[in-house]
This record gives sequence, C-alpha cells and structure tokens, in this order.
Amino acid sequence: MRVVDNIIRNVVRAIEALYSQELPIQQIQIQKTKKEFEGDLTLVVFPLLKVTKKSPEQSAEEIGNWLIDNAEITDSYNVVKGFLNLSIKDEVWLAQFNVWAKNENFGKSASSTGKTFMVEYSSPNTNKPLHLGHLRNNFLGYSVAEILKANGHEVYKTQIINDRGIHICKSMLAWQIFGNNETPESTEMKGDHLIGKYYVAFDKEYKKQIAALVKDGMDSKDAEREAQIFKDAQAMLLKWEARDPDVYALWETMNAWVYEGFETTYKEMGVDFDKLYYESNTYILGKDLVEKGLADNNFYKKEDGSVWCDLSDHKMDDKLLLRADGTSVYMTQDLGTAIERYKDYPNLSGLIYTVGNEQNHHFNVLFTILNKLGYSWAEGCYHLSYGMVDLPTGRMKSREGTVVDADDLMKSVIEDAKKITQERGHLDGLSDSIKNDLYKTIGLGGLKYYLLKVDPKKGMQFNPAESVDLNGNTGPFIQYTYARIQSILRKVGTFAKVAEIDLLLEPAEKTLLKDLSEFPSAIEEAGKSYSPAIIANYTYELVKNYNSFYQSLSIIKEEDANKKAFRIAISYKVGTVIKLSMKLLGVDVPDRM
RNA sequence: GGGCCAGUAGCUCAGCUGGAUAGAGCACCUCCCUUCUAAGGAGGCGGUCAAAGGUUCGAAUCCUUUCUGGCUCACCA
Repeated sequence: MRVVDNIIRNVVRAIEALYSQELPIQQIQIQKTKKEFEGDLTLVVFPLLKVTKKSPEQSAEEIGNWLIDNAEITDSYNVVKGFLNLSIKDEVWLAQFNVWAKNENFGKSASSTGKTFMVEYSSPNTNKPLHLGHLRNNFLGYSVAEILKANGHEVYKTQIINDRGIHICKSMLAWQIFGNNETPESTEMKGDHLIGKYYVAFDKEYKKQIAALVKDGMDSKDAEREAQIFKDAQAMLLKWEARDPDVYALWETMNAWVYEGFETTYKEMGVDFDKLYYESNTYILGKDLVEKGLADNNFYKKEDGSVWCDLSDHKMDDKLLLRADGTSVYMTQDLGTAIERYKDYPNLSGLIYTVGNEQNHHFNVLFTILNKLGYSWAEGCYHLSYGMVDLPTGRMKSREGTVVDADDLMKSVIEDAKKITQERGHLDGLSDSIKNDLYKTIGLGGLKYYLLKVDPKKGMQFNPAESVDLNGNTGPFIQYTYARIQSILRKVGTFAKVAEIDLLLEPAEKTLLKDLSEFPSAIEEAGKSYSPAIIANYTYELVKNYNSFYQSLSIIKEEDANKKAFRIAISYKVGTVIKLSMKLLGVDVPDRM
C-alpha cells in the first residue's frame, strides 16, 4: 500500500477511536510537508475541527499521539498551527522502495483497463511542409498516446490527411505553369518542400493578378474572385472531383512526393501512426447522415434547399451541414469521419482529437451534434486543444515568411547539440555513428521537452534565435543526469536492486524516496488530464533532487557497504524512472553524453 | 456585440479539486572540479499572483465586476 493511503487509513481510525466519528477518506487532507518544516507528510487539521470540537493545535496533538501509539509507520510528529507534520519511519520507506525495485514497470498501471482509445494527431495539409506548430501537435499527440498506454489502455494512433481541396489544386496548378517538370529528384528537394514552393508561387501570381485587376478599377473583393489563376484552380478542383484522368494522375504524383517528404519528417520526429485516413476518401462521408438527421427532425431544410442543425438550446448559432447545391462542408465530413471510425473500431472508449485551440468551437459543435443524433459514444470524444506556438515577434505568418519549418528546426537543433557536445561531452572512444545518434538524441530531446513541458492548453513562446536551452529545466539536463547514473552503474558492474531495510536515511535519500512514491500518481494524473507537462514537471523535480543527492553524498565511494548498496540501488531506480517517463514524452536518453 | 481561454519575478513557466512565509529555470552576483560526468551543486538578488469587491478560520486558487491579450461566432478546411 502507498504510504499516503496508509496514513489516510490510520487517520480515519484515529478519528473513530478518539471522537467516535466515521469520516469518509475524501475528507482527509494529506500533503507533502514543506521543506522548512520537519516531517514527511502533513495532515491538514482544519477540516476536521467540526468533528474534534477542539482547537486545531489540540486536535493535531491528539491525532499525532494516537498515530504514534497505534500506527506502525510514524515515529514522530510536530504541530505547527493547524498542521500535523508526521515523520515516516525509515524502514517503511525502505520496504516501499524494495517493492518498487522488483517492478521494472514501476509507475505504469499494473493491469489493463480493457479500454481502447484512438488518438488523432498531425493531420496535415498536403500542400506545404510541416512547421513548428505541427511539431507541438505531433509531440503532444504521440506523448498522450504513450501516456494512455502507460495507464493500461490500448491506443490506436491515427491521422487524417487533408489531401484534397482547393489548396492542393493551387500547388498543382502553379507547378504546371512554372514547374518545368521539376521533381524531387531533379531538384534534390524534399517532396513536401517542393510542393510548398509551388504553393507560394501560386500565391505570388495570384496577388499579382489581383493587383492588376484592381489597377484596372475592379473592387478588391471581386478581383479575388475574378483572378484567372484562381478560377483555373477552382476549375481544376471540379475536374478532380469528376476524376479527370490527367488531373487525377498529377494529384497522385504530387501527393506521393509529399508523403515521401512527410515520412522522412515523421521518422526524424520519432512519431508514427497505426491507421491513416485520407480526406479524399472521407469527404463524401456524412451525406447519408444528413438524411437521417432530417428524418429524425434533428436537422431542418431551408427554402433554398440547404440543411442546418438548430443548436439554439445549446446557445450556439445554427450550423450549416449541406449547401443549397448539395455539397457538404467541413463539419459534415467530420461527422461522417467520426461515425466511420466507430464503425472501424466499435469498441472505442474514446476518440481524442489533437487539434489547435482555434478549433475549439468547431469541436464543441461537432460533439454536440453527435450527441443530438443519439450516438452515445460522443461522450467519449475529446478535443485535445492546445495553444499556438508564437515567436517573440508574434504569430507565425506564412505571408511574412516567419514560419519556422519543422525540418530546418530539427536540423539546427541537432547541429547545436553537436557543437555543445563536442565542447564538453565525454565521447572518447565512441564511433561516429554513435556520436551522430547522440547529437540527435540530445537535440531532439531538448526540442521535444521544450514543447511538452508547458501545459498544452496554454499558448507558448518559442525563440528560435536562442534555439533550445541546455541548462535548467530542459531535456538535456534530464538526459545528463541519466548519463551520470549510467556512468556510475558501469563503474559498479553488478549490484543489488533492493536495499537493506535497517538503514538510517539521509534527508537527500528520503527526498528521492518520496519523489519516487509519486511516480504512479503522476502517470495517472497525466492520463486523466491528457497532459505530458505533468510528466515533464515530475521528472524535472526528481532529477533536481537526484543531482542534489549526487552532489552531497558519496555513492560508489561510500565506505559503509549497506549505504553504498542502497545508493547504487536508488540511483538505478531513479535512472529507470527517468528513462520511462522520458519515453512517455517520446524523448530518448543516452548512456553517456 | 455573443461565447471560450488566458493574465503569477526583467524573460520562459510551475502551483489552481481553497491551506503554512507563492516556487523553478533563464538572466545578474558569490562560492564549489587533486573527489562517482561542473550540460552539475550551494547561496544571493528579484512578487501588490492584472485591478477592485465578495465568500471563508484561511484565497494565486472559488464568485462578481472591470481592464488587457488570444481564439472563435464562414455556404474556408
């Protein structure tokens, strides 16, 4: 049993014995004892005063005394105002440690929940390369999937690739006009970057044509519609929908280029997917759903033939689901796709959409409509909404060329890692390929940690000029600590993973034991709130305390054999917890650096 | 205008199911490598938790109002 639970149970017993009252365990408030006070765990006495009918100090004294006499796990206490600070016996901590030590998966849920979740993330458009925003999205989605697995769920990772629409036609058209049959091979460009180049080329030409029309006296709104290249793009989309062979072949060729480029980027990021959905397959979905909604009176038809959903009882504006011309909108597709997914995986307990917070309203409407239509699984749908990544200069804008490209960023971060590692690393005797892996591990680890340590819901700032920090609350700081531990373990050779139980613990050791005891609840908490940041902050705290321990106490140079063995064992355990939690963030840890 | 989210140290962020003197990192200033990896550690400087009210034994945390910022309310995706 966890130490905290043990204390709570005993406090309940104490209240019963002293005041003849039965208290539900939810009313017992236990917190970590603050550093400046003596003790390990603290009972907040204030909420119990109604039961004790005595002053906070007196109540605390009575409960403290009872625990000393009757509970096996405390050996002393002190009272400060209404706070009862309890010291836990060293042997209790050590016995706990030995339980953890025998469990290589300590922290993860011991049993399967039998539940299955689908996590959607990335979901890019195929007309331009991935950027910094996608990095946050991908790392977040991947990490949440890993965290759910650690909580005992089964998880499918998925993405929907937005491979059709006017935006792709723009790239295709520009390539036809300006491309000179360029290919990724002929230009030695990644396919996604090549397509992105033509998307930009389209925009440039489009603006030029608009300007020309405006100069001839046309209203700028009209000019946007009347520009020839824009009309051509629209025409191309119609041809695509009609499966025009030439257009379709071009579309397939250019999409293939993009996928190849994305594949490279995903591999570098270290993310993957179990199941892919393509918008070109799903964009027609949802139309039969409209029929159903009309039949159920959940939707209504306007005079012009367009179909809407009345959301006034949810205090939202009505939502269009079918245009007067019978074509569907984004929402219709998303409804259809959600239903499709539950057809593909009927036993899903939840469907998690990793999508930026500018779509909060969209998902609100989506889930509301699904509910209205009577799909009970809609309760399990969750929008994992995250804030935008801004630059110090403000929001990234493709028009102003301030978009931070994912490939470029990863490359530069690895370069930085290389520079610094060569400066101060411990790399003697390592082969070049191992060194290169290490630079990647450090660079990408730093980047991932940087993007994941912030609460996903919040917007965040990214300063590319400073790239990624290496000191303080950073990925490399954690990796470095792991490498130090591995260095010690290498020197020791073989060692026992469990400890002698009758040791006297140093404060720094006890702190580590307390930190370790919180690992399982950190994973649980992170799973419930879909927040990798909780794992990151937990690990940072643990690592900081380990470094302090490392600095203040001898480990392999300790003369007392039992103490030495324990310090090695706890170093090992801290190492495994670091490795496990970093894995939940998708961050690798190196054996040396 | 309606809705949602946010505002904590110079900067980047924790803390938010109410609990002790609000914590880290960066930056700046001191110390610590003849000692297990100094990408480290010990300490210092730095705060009216946007503002004002309210609830409470107790508020950064809950409620109300105001101010500021972001997103959104598209027959775009």
